[in-house]
Amino acid sequence: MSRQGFKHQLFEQFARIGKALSNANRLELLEFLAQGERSVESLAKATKLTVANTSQHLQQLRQAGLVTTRKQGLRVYYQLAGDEVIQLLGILRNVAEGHLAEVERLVSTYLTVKDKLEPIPAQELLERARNGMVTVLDVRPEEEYSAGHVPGAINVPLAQLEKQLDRFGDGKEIVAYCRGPHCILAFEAVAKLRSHGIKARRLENGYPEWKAMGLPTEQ
Amino acid sequence: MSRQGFKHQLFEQFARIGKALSNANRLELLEFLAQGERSVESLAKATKLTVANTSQHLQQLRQAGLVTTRKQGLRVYYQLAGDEVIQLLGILRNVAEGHLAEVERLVSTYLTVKDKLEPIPAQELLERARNGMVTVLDVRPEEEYSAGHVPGAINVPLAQLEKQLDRFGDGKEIVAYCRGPHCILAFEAVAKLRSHGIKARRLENGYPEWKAMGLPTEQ
DNA sequence: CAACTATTCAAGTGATTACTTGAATATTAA
DNA sequence: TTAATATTCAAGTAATCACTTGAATAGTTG
Repeated sequence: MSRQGFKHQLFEQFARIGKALSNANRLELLEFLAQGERSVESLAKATKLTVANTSQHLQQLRQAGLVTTRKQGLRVYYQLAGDEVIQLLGILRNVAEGHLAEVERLVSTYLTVKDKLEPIPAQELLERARNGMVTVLDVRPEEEYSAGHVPGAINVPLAQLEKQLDRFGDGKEIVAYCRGPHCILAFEAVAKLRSHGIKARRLENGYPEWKAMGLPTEQ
Repeated sequence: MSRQGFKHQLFEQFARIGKALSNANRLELLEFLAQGERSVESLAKATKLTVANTSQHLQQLRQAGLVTTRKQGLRVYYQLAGDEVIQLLGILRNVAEGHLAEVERLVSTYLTVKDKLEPIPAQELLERARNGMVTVLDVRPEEEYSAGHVPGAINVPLAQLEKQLDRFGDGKEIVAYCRGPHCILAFEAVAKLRSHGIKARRLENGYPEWKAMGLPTEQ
């Protein structure tokens, strides 16, 4: 085959990955998978898609090499094919933030308090947590927490935060995190804690980024 | 709007970028643009697409925030929106290489000598070039060379290499580069030089990656 | 001004996509 | 074995996509 042929075929392969990333539902599935492996049914529930539709999207992701599967009993568990996929999603986000005006508008509309919540970088949190200076709070659903979390983090899903406020009365600063830099759960948790006079900030990114940076995790 | 609404709208925006990356012709356009800014007509010629078709693809890339335009006289010049876009393309390549069997097959079919051509990392080339230990050879078309190249590199497009072999008789090692890690021009140049007994290697990546790494360039 | 050129726009065609619905497959439990 | 369950497959529909063709637009040049 010709030189042109090789180049074009190569681009055609790269485009398969682009295609996989070209649908909002598939991106949402990838975000859930970035938290840890999950079954089709559980993903369907999380994304509110039908099971058949979810299955089809997942198969496309698999064909694009972004996820792998493992069958156990009746269930098929999907997981990301590697940490490069998290990097890929991160830079996709990054480019979108930098060059799509609509993203800026959305973020500033929904996350107005973004700057005020003083995000703390991952490295800094790691040191402070080691010194026992902060309480790390994971506000994702329990399912995602138990698939892996920041060492020592306690899990209080956002919905239960109000009821369990008494767990944070010791004056230590709280650092909350969730699924990623745009995940609102952490924003809302920090806002809620502060409204009760508890000192709180949020982690700059989420759990997948933490893991992809090679920082220690716990299960 | 609801929490769900925000998340979904955000993913819809990210998906716009995925859509832009979902077509082989658009990816090829991006690769050309990674060499430097170019007019619609010149891109149409390079990709062998019709002008109207090229224009439409470029507009899609612009709407996805990946390229920007500048009008000068009759011509509209397109260029990448930023270095993050090169990063994005790089990691797309990376994921494809790591997880798509078809890419591996293509690369090993066409670039069989890949390992034997001993790629040299960018940092190492920079040092050796500064010490005058190597001759840097840019085998891209003159148009791309003149939009920016590695400092001190000489430009001999592949087609003219045979005729100009006498320029490389001084015993210095040659390091050839072109558009990117999979660009065959540099592979073929190294193979040709070696077949004439000239010591030659290739740069690990291409010019866009060099530039994106923040290494010095020249115009 | 008119003639020329690069780019964009608009309309049409066949192919592909996302989603739904209902059936098929494979595994486990009774 | 049968019944139950998670997932996948297959077929159909409306929407979107890539590309072509020919016309419209906006600059430049004589």
